[in-house]
Amino acid sequence: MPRTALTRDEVLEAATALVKQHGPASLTMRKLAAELGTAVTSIYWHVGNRESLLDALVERTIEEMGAIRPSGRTPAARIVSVARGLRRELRGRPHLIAMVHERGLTERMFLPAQQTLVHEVHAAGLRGARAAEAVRAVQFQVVGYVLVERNRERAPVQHPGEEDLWDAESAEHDPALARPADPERLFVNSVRALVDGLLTRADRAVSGGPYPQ
Amino acid sequence: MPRTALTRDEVLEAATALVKQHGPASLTMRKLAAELGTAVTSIYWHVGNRESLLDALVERTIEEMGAIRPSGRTPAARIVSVARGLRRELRGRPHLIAMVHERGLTERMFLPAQQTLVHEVHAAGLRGARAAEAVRAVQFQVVGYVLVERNRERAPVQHPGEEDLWDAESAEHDPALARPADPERLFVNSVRALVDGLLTRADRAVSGGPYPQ
DNA sequence: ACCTGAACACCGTTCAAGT
DNA sequence: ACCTGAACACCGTTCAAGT
Repeated sequence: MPRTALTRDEVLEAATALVKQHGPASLTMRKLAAELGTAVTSIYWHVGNRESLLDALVERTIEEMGAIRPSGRTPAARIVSVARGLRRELRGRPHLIAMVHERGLTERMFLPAQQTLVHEVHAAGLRGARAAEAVRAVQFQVVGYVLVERNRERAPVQHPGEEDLWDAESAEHDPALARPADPERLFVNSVRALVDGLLTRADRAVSGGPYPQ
Repeated sequence: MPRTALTRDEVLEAATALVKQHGPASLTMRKLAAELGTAVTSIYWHVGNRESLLDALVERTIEEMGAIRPSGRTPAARIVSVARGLRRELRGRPHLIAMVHERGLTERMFLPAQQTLVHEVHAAGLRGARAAEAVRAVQFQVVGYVLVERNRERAPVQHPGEEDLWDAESAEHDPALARPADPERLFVNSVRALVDGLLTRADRAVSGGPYPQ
């Protein structure tokens, strides 16, 4: 006695719900089938296998995010605002981050900010390879930051020996080095520093920079 | 007929070998037992369970890395050299990156560069919260970069629609935006930009910076 | 203290068979 | 075209039992 015909969309919907509850590891084909009231094997007919199911979920979530809109007046400020926007969107979908990592689809997370970054980087006066590199730099920065951030949130116990290490440097120890380090603040300051560096670097570009080695 | 007594170290050694071959997903308690010529359950006596086994492997690998030594003359150049060194060490241990992510121990990868970064950031004239933030910024930058880099290497097929997106921005399209983007070059330039930004930011610090919002 | 086999409760996937 | 149950080849972990 089959229920109303099972659709691919229905499968994706139920899978999304499972992943949102306890992460992608808890998404098993058998639990999904139970949730849908079908045989496990029906799912295979609609979505192939577990891997392509996860891929489809990633694609869905990325599309659902839409493009990120800049705000602010200076080019630097606008680029920073896009970085903040992307981080906010990604952090609002923690399951996405986990799925993406399980499937090796990291660069999908670049997409929502890509067009805007290209535009803003051009507006800031960068062109060609330098513009492309600036866009990539910001994308890596934001996505990398979110990956690290999420991963350490998952295991909140450790944050190991931080104060020990500061203390080991006893000669130059500094009480203000204490710790917690507001991650929002750290993020914004890092992005600002990066963007400043990328844009001012543009000025003195051709002559090859002050770094040896 | 038990073989020569099984030791915890022997277990860790064999586990490391398995992980190095095909990544942490291929490390199963049963394969490990087969490799060691013991019953699966013996392993549990020595290392607890699979999770604590992975934790032990992470710890081992981090210790094996040792501290990262700076080179270069200016403070900025020395910080950049530490970032490059940390990336090189981490990339030399791809299995570590995967294990760390599976176990949520990201911040362990900060450690090999921590003391050196504290020292160099102080040498660059930063103090207190500003110094701590600079260290964190570089650690997040390097580890985040490596996570993204490794993850996209795992699934080399896609790198999706990059040129499409550049083209969509047709008005400001730029042939040099083409693509491959040497990851080594991107990394070094990003870190330089970040470090420049962090250090020059120090000068104009107190007055609150040019960014609204 | 250390090791064992049997058993439990899971997995993803395939396949021949149904309608 | 869509769905099914049975079966295969795996998992991690527990536990009572051995030495």
